[in-house]
Amino acid sequence: MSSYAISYNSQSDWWNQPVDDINRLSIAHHCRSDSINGRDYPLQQHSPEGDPGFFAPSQANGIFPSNQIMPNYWIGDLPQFNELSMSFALQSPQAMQGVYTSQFVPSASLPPAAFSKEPLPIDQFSSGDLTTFDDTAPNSFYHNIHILPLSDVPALEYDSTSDELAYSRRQWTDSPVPDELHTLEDTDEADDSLENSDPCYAELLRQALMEKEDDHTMLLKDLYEWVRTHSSKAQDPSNKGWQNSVRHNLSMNAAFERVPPPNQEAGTKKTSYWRLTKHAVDYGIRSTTRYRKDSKRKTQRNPNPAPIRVQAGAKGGQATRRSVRRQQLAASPLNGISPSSDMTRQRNLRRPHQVHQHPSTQVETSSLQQRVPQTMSTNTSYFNSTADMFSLSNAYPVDNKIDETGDLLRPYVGAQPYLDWSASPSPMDHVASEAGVWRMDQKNMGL
DNA sequence: CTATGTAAACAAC
DNA sequence: GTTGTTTACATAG
Repeated sequence: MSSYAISYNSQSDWWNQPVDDINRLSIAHHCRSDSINGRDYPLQQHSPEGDPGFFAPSQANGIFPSNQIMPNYWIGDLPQFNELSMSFALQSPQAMQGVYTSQFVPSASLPPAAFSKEPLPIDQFSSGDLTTFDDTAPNSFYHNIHILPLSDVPALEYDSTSDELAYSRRQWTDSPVPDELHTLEDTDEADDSLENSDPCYAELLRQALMEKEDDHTMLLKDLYEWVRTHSSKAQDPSNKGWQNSVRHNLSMNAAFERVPPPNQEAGTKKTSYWRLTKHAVDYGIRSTTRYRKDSKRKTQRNPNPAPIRVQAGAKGGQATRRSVRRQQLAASPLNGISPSSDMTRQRNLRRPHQVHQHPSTQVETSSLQQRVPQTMSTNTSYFNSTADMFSLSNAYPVDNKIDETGDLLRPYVGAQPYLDWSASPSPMDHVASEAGVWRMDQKNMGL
């Protein structure tokens, strides 16, 4: 029988992952075909000294266990991984049937920040990352993975004390197969089950305020609480700045206006209420960035910022990077579980986010409430009615936002949600269009 | 380039 | 202390 290696270059930065000797390297193979069974095509480690086209069983494990967790997704586990370069093979005892695409996703337990990639959306595969097989193709292929020593990975800046606690349960051995992968196929959630990120703060705040159907007004404290219970941003114990971010968005985004409290309760509440502007209620919000001054007038940026500002900004940026890495890890199907299994949150996390821009799309979030008469107890507004609120002597919005007259009516076009490969209605169509791009090396085919 | 998230200074309560 | 405003920077896309 002939076994052919099909080597294709992955984007190198995508594969370069740091590993140290305490880590386990998990290899996930995503594959779009119901006819592929992971047990039939176990991962094998390439023999380091072997023939480039031949796959020897791993010395450590023999054939890697391929735990099929759904028809087109399986995982190989390589404990105590300490090689710096390694190839992995998917090898079949018989010819593969059908056409499918595949993608390897390396992941590992620790350190969390440097590992773990989601499968790329299928339409974002480079031709080198996309492998297409049909029954005329060779029946095995391998990936080459180059592992960088930890010391060579500058991206590895994270607070090990907090992250280790936060992510300890994500170690491979502690991570059972995530439920969503079992049920991925026939649920409505399948499309975005790998999409795991929160809406941005501005959108979260809009949603919170939209729940107050009367006046769309809340106190900062309650906005905190809403975000805490509806977002993962506040769940991460190492993210201490989310309240700051909430305030930042309230302050910067013109969709939110500050309404001074009624002054009749002298000496009690001094803090303002936050209200979603009527325009934002009607037309949705726009990005907070839109309102940043230096994006509007570039000349306004200080050419010589105070060092203290520079330092703060740098720290902010680095924290953002850590945050993104956390998000990526949290979104990885391999991490299995998120620290909290709260289902409300899970549902929220699955929803691809997009800045809300028109009431026609708000039906989905508030259709339930809309059925409820407004006199019912779901009304927890701070004001009995909109009229009451506006009748307050000093309940005027405090305008600290950039004037954007005329601009407001222009619809905000946010980034289109990317086409997740799992959301591709017909992935094989895409395969067909890509199939011509990828070429097998005829020399290796042994025909 | 824009959008987002973060930090932090600083002012005002 | 909390609330609010602002400027700064890193990163993803």
